[in-house]
Amino acid sequence: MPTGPGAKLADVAALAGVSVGTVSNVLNRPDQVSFDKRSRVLAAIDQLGFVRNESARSLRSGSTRSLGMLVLDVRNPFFTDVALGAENVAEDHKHSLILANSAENAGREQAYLDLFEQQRVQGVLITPFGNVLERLEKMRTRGIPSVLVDRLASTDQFCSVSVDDVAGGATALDHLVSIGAVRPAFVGGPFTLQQVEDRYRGAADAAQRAGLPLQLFETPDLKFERGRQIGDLMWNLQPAKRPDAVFAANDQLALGLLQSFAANGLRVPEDIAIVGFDDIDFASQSSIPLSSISQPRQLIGERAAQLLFDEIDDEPGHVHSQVVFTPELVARQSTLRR
Amino acid sequence: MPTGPGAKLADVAALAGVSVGTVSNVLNRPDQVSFDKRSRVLAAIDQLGFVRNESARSLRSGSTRSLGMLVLDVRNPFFTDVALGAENVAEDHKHSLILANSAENAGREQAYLDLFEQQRVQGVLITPFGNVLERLEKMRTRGIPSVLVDRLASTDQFCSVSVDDVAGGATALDHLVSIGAVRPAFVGGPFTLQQVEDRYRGAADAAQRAGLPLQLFETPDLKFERGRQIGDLMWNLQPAKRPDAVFAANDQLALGLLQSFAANGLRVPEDIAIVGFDDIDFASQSSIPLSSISQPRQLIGERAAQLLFDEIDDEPGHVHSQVVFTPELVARQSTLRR
DNA sequence: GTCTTGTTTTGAATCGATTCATTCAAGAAC
DNA sequence: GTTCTTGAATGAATCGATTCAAAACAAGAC
Repeated sequence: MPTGPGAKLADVAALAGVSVGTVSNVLNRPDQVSFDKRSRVLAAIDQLGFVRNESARSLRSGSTRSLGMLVLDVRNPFFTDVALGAENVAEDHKHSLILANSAENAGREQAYLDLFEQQRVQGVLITPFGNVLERLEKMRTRGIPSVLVDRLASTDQFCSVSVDDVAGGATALDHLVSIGAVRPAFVGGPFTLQQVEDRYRGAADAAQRAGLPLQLFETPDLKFERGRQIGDLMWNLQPAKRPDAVFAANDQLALGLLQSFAANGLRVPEDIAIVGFDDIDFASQSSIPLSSISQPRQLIGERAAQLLFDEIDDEPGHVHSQVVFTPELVARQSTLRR
Repeated sequence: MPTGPGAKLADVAALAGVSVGTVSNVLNRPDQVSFDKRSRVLAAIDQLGFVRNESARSLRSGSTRSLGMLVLDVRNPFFTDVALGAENVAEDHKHSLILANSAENAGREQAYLDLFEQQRVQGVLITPFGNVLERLEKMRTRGIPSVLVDRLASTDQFCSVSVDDVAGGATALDHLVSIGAVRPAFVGGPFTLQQVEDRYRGAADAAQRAGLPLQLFETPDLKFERGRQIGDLMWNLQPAKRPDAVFAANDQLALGLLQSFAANGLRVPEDIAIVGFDDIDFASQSSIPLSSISQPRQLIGERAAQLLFDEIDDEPGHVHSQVVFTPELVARQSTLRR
């Protein structure tokens, strides 16, 4: 009687004196098994330390009880929060979430999609980086649907969950105007990123409505270091030309600006007000708490997972939908009215 | 001739006019197949859009090409960095890493270990939360070895990769003394956390060697908010009794102190110097860049994964080893010599 | 032309859980 | 006492890739 390593369902059946079918039923439909057989099986499972082989299970049953999630950067708290939301929903459906990191690398992105296909995940949550929409459509015809996360689907071929960046940008600029800004500026780039483009557009429109010009400081990326550089650059401007309020395309940039201003003796918000975007934890934890535009990160993950299960569970009747959240302002000290 | 959804290996074989064995060989031992058959098979795979079924593969071969990793908190950048290091090594070995989040919850921890066993992962990287060492030993006897991460194994039953927190604490305090601190303090807790205990002990020993008392501010956890509270509390002390240098058990606390001091008008480092622990990205990105004790996070993940593969590949000959890294000081503005 | 040796190719057996058509048992109905 | 009904239990067939012993083939050696 084999024990410990490699006890299989048949061994359990033998020990409990029942058939393999009954053991399988105890595992999957316990209420269809009489009390005494069920307890005998359970005892045998316990005694042998039996653990069901998931590969065999899913080979036979054809379903894997797992989702794949592919994000641009696991180190970015935004994505871990989104993933957390998705994982909670997956757990409710007794699925597990395989989290993978494309690291903004088209090759890795493809490799992980390969993996997901091989593993026969039930569905995929993805923030696309490369040109994968065509492949995703093909995957759906093979029975693996997907939902776009943090990306508005341009076709109606997919469900998507995203955030209205244009509205967010407008909110940020309206706020700066409301606290008395007269020389607002936008910091961010590159404009090939849809999100940067949208946030800028929202802000520019709002500035126009307020009858103010919007200075633009374009950056090649959204990292902290760029913010510091732009901050130093602003410091070197004549005070009359220097912006009195800045909207940064994300919090990293905003924190860079803040550090630069602190080092140079510019006071925030008295000399320059700052509002960021994303509302990462560290926005509120900065020496001068940073105002920011907040996205419902966990909710984004939850909704995305729900839409995915919708399609998994009701494939023929499913209608694709685009969920767009409106981000909200969280005002803190960095934009205190002067 | 079935196409697209559900093309299986036998279909490929039929289309290419070879046996299933040959197709399998093309997939797994391509150099043992003649050129023309190989290219015919490859063409057929392409034409049918065949994707190998990983469940079937691992059921038959008995191995899964995947590792499980269980961390205390995916939202903590420390763990995502460690995971990144581990993933890189896993990728070199053509394995994938399943990252799971116990969220400091013993129930979830057990549930994920269940999952790992069912999935027959080849090995587990874990920062234990609950009482799981016994279970991990049992799993090893069943062929699933594990390595402890960020935890020194107390027995020689496991490999482990950790950091010398006592040395880190001593380094922090030596540094404060070297810049002229005479009333140093330690902020952190609870002392049931081994790491807090160790960091404090290292600092206390160092203070004693320097002939200085070490004030202790104990906290119930290591969160930002606590740091702010302790900061406010220090502000209310008489200046002569107030610490002139603080070692915080982690960077979150340190950032909390910093925010409180900034709000109350205490100057850092002139009035109070601060050194944190972990050197998270935001330590350097604070308005006043924060000195910190830095751990080689990615390296920790890499070494842990290497040790794990060592045991997987050479199970009988494997000798458990404890790798202990010594953390390093990164001095920044918050501890500038006065 | 036969024998060796080495390289390719073949295909039936296999991994372990699930499925489902079938058998069995026990009580209900007549 | 016989037939029905219903719920429980059975076990052979199945999922799809891998394995490996055996067969087929090729290339040299003599």
